[in-house]
Amino acid sequence: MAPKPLTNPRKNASQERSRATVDALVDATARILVRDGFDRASTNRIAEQAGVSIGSLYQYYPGKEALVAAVIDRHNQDIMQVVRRVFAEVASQPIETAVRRLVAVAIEAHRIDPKLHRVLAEQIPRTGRLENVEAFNREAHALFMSYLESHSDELRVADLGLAAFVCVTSIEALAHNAVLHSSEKLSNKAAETLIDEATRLVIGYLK
Amino acid sequence: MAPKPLTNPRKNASQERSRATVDALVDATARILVRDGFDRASTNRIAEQAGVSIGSLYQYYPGKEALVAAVIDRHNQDIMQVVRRVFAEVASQPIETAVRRLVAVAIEAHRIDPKLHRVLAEQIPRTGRLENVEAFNREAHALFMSYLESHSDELRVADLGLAAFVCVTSIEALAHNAVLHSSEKLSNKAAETLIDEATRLVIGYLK
DNA sequence: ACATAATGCGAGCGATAGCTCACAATTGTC
DNA sequence: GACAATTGTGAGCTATCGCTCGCATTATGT
Repeated sequence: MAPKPLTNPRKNASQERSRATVDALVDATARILVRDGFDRASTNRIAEQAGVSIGSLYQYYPGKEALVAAVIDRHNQDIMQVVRRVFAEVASQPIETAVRRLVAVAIEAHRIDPKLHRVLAEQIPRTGRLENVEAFNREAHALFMSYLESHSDELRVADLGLAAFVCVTSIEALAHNAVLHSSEKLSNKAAETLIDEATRLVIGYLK
Repeated sequence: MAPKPLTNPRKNASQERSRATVDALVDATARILVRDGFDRASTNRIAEQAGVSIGSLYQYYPGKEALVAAVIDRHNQDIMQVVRRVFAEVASQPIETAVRRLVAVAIEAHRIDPKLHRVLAEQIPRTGRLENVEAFNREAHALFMSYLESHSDELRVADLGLAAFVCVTSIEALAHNAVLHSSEKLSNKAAETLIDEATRLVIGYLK
């Protein structure tokens, strides 16, 4: 088994100037990931692209993995913000409308910076700081489960945790495959019918 | 975008001796992937592990990507063999029993050489010879759809292709996540209930 | 203003990667 | 047994990688 690559920032930038440096590094990492792919993203190249010396890079990040982890975190937070908001909106709605809205947002979420999303999904070895992605999944799972709990009277499922797993996994996979396989450009009409189908799938399962 | 890494073998081994060399290389690649991970699998290391000189390696494969592609092909063929057999078994059965059997085999399939499966799923950049994996998905998709076609009277679905996409995607994702997340060791009882749930999900959707 | 801390720099080190090429050994053919 | 084709060898080239370290520059506190 491969030993852990360190993924935590080394020091927390305190002054204005250094925060700009850190941002530039993360931005550059994202740009290079999209433009050149994961393999070609070396620390030297990232520093150059960021207009920052390689020495400075290593002041803040112990290596490439850490930079990539930072990019992933930022992307996941962008997504989770949307997702959390929708869960709040939907909390008191009946499952038909709620599920439909959640499916829609799952597709939306996969369309935030799709090029970056694709690289992260396809090229990043899920190793080391995989934990971030897992945290992401756990939160989605938890949010869905707490929705189910507060609507348990409307549905006939024994194990809510299991049900949440089944629903979240299916919805995520459908959105993921649809967006990534359908030549990057899921027509709105196709997206609409996909939402119909996924909603029917999940609703049929829940009640 | 990253330029294509070549993934086709360079020449086809014709004599007995050379076929043994090629096999040793693919075996060694699989062993190293499992033991050391994708990053540490260099052509030099693979050749050494195979007991073959680096020169010979480059006679048959243009690089690491090609060797990994060969490993993936072999693994996918192992899986598809099982899957095809089950589709044949199930062809004339009603959807209740058929779906249940198919879900079960999806989980089984994910348990063929699970260590290798995990590495392939988590660490291999889906780049270049992604086509192989897609061919795999397309076949599963086609098999499922042709089953649906010959049982279309039993179910109420308009677009069979879409239905196949929804079912295959969901089943695959559920099996995948269950096997990879549940600490490598999905208890038989847990597997049983997962099969129940997935079956209910799909059946509910199809009719 | 000066001292001290924080931040930024980049030449360059050692390691390892991918890969070639001139050559040796083995196998097939007659 | 002779000759060609096939197959196998591995030293070693170049390129790039990750990363350090001594020093320069800029900010902060008093």
